[in-house]
Amino acid sequence: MFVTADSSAPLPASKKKAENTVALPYNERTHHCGELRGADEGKSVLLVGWVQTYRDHGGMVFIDLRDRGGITQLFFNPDTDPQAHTIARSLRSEYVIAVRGDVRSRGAMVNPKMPTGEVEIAVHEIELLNKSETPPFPIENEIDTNEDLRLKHRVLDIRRPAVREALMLRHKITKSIRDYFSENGFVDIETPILNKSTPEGARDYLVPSRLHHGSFYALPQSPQIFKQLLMIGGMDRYFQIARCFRDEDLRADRQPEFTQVDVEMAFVQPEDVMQHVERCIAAAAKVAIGVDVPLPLPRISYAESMAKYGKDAPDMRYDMTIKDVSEILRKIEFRVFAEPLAKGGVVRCIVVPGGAEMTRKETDGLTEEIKGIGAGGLPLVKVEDKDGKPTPQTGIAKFLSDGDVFAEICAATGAKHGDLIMFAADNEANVCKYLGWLRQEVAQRRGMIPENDWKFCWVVDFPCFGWDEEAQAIYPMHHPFTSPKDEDLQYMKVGSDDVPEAADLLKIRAKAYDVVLNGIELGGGSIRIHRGDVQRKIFQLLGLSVEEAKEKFDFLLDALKYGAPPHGGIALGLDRIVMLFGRFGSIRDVIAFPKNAKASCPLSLAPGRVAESQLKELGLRVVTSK
RNA sequence: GGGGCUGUAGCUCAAUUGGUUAGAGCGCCGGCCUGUCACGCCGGAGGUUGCGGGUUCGAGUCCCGUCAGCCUCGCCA
Repeated sequence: MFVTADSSAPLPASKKKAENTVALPYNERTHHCGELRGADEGKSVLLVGWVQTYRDHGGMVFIDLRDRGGITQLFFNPDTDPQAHTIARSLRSEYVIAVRGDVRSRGAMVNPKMPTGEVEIAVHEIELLNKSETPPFPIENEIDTNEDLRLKHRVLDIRRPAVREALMLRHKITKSIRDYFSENGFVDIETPILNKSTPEGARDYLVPSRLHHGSFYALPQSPQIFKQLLMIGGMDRYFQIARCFRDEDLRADRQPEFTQVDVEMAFVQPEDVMQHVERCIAAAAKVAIGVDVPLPLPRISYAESMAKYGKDAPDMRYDMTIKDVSEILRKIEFRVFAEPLAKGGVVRCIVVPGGAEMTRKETDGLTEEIKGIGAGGLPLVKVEDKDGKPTPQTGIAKFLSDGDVFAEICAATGAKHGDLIMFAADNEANVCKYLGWLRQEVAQRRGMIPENDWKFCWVVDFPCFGWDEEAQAIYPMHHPFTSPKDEDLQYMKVGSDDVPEAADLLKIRAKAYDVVLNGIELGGGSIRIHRGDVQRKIFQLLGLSVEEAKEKFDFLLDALKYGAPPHGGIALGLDRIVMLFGRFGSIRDVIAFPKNAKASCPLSLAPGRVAESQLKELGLRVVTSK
């Protein structure tokens, strides 16, 4: 029902109620619903919005009116404004209305729970702009509803303040980032969405070509090569808020399309990129969460991060770091430790402060879960002080009770009475994986992670290559354009066709850097290879033949011939930054229209089938369908 | 591809070992109510227990299959 004042045609009887309403110029609203205060008393205002709730007292009616800015209480008095009151009685949740009235003090009836609680609007005129069906869930912050249902009705979900604020936070952060780079000489340049597939990394999303049957574009996994071409093209400093696409399985912090803050600079060393990025992040943190991030951010080497935190994205909000006890435990005969040590592995542990109080149920639960990620079990022991001497209790205590072994362990790890020591023994990579997981899990379960703490850091000195135990071969830790450190180039035998020893290759460190917040990687970057000979050597080491490299990256190799400057950059996960700053549990919470875990859009139901004629035009035929 | 959890009214949940007509709160609809803001009071409607099959005198409950959602491992250079 859309009521206007100037309807010249006679209204049907059913609309008689509304006949007397006056059309309000809703485009001339004076305020948003969150801004009126006691000081505005006496003002005549025009508000528009949605009906949050209605409280009909038979006589007077209260309506909470909501828009993007907040909520204001409307007051309808049957004695002074009978027409408006009549309409107010018919309003329901989510009806869209415009009202004109006077701001007045609520006197003694102030509601301290709402920002606008000092005032209400005595409504004189109202226009019903649109009705609404009953929403499937209440438009409130504290709702306990399936995310699935919320996403199907995302329109209503977005009306909830929490979702609205997430999108506004995202805007603030994005704007702050754009401002920073714009003010520092970076040029915002768009790169292509329709690209050539380069099947090295993640799976590509493919787009069939109509003009070239059998050929496909790929959506970008990142603008990586194009930003390098921009540097070689002399643009010097570039940034882009770029959408990227990866056709891999999803997680709480992974979507098939996500947004990356993409940055590249020419004539720089790692420090130059890192300084700009940390200043940018600090500015965004100030705007988004009001926190002053001390700069420069701490730097930690990849090797130290793996040794102390078991992962390349350390969470430094709590201690409980990993300690190596291989040498001490080499002295005892305990098969669980001895076998891995004999094979060149390590034994490491974490000390859980006060962990002796953990119940059998708790530790059994951890044991089951750590088995789930591949560990054989979870050897543990409690520390008890007996006559001034640390004594092992329960668990693997009987294997540690000879001589001074346990005292040595406690001295080396700082374990004391009432603590619990948890061990892992395996090859180094697995021990890192198990204890890295365990450290985080125990900290979470025991409430050891302080809230309101923001621990940023840079992880640097990544190795160029990792060692794949199963394949017994090296694999690249980063994309193949990452530059090795100048002093490590010697190990690569650039300019010769010889393949260096794997042991040598594993020594090579990259000019790469990741920025981490509270144990989550916000982004990573590197100085790129600007020498054609080095780039070709890397392709060779990764097992790409000259022909393959030429086929896939010819345009990059070609560009490297024409005076490529030293250059490097970074890519930051914008969704993750907003998720962390806003304390959300999933990046779906900070994306307006996210996909679900099966990469479908619950709202539009994408992906969907297409007409046979469309397939024919593209030269495609569907062979199987599920 | 593997593992785990979940699916009952519009929403959130309950329903003894398999046993009468599947209940509650919120929401919704109708009535009453002039200072509420979780308004209150009275009354009412609302169900293919995700779907299909099986066992049984009898299935929301047990079995098999299937679909959907979430988490996770693999994967994500």
